[in-house]
Amino acid sequence: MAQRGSYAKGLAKREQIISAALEIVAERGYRKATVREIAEAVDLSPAGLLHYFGSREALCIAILEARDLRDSHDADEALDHRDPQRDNTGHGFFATFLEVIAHNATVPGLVQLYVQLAAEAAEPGHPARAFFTQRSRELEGFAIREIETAQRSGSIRQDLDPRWVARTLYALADGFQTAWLLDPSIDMSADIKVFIGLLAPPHSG
Amino acid sequence: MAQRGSYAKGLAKREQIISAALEIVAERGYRKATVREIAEAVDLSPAGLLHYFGSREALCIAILEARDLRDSHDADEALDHRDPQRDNTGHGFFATFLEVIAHNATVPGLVQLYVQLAAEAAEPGHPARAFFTQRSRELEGFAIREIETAQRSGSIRQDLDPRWVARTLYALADGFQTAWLLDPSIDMSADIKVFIGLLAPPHSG
DNA sequence: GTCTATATTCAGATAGAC
DNA sequence: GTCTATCTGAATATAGAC
Repeated sequence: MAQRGSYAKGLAKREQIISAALEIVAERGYRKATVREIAEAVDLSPAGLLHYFGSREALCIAILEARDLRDSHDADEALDHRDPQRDNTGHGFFATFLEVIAHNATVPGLVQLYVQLAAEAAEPGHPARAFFTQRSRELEGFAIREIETAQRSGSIRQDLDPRWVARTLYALADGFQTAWLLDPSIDMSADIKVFIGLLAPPHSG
Repeated sequence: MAQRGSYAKGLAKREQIISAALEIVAERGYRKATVREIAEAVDLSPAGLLHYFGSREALCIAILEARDLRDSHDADEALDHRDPQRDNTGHGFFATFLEVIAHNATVPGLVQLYVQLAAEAAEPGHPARAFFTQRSRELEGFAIREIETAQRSGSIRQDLDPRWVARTLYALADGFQTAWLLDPSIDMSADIKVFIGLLAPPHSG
């Protein structure tokens, strides 16, 4: 790899820009983080920065993609050592999900970027719309399989539609992230954990 | 009332602007609805429009306030004829809540405005932040009292923290509204109804 | 009290030089 | 690969006409 210096350098520069952009978004907020300011932080002109990403929105999407990549890597590691009999009790998919939420509470800048870009992406024709649409489809597809497994093992009520559980879980996570930005005293992870508790069969415990 | 013609005229103009703005947001999206375009729709210059509202954001907040006023008026009417014994079954607070959600699904422009402004308001120092903070406090305060009533009458599990139920209900509504904008095939009202069903005592059916 | 015209400021994006 | 220069278009401020 790194066949040509310029290629490796380009990738490294992208990483550097993503990291600097995230820092500035965290400090100054999503809207106030201008291309100009991010460019200055990496010793580039605005046009120089846009050479790597094409647009401000594309840069923001790249930040979220990098985050998702890390999260899914972490999740894979955690799920590799799970005990399928004990989901909804501290291991497995739901525990990993709660860990991601708890981790989010330590990176407000990233949450703000996510919430705001997701809201903007609702606009028809928005460049980030495809990203969010596909992202939900993938996340929910994965979740549905995990929920079905949990239902077979008896840790989740079998009368619930796994697709409903998946949809609701992610809607709840998104809604709590917005609420948490307005009031950081909310414990998103604890609140979602209570919801997951409601999914257990009534007579199990 | 309407002591002076100019005062009544000013209020009427405000209503007209709010209505036109909502229409343009619905047609063109929240971002693309510029002050210029809204002003043209009501035969005003941009500065003329801003004379009434001060800023684009203040106009947007006024739109949401008008909506909340209508919704709370409708809710009051509905709740005046309720049967407290039968909440969580088709009357009372939860039914009214579901009706508001179902109505939202008929006004995508308003939902988009709400979701996007709420996301922007998360930014510290944003002019709409106070509006959303106070709005949640009021809505949740009202919901908590209704939930406590429902718990006393046995239609909601008594082991649930009413504050958690209120927080979660509104977070879920917000999250589903974002998801619905991306995929309008989602039935927000039906999905939230399933959640409300989970709040009922396990042995009451 | 209501509104227009103008000017300023600042954002993201683009063209083409180096 | 990066810059300078420039374009477009947004919001807002000011001065003042009606």
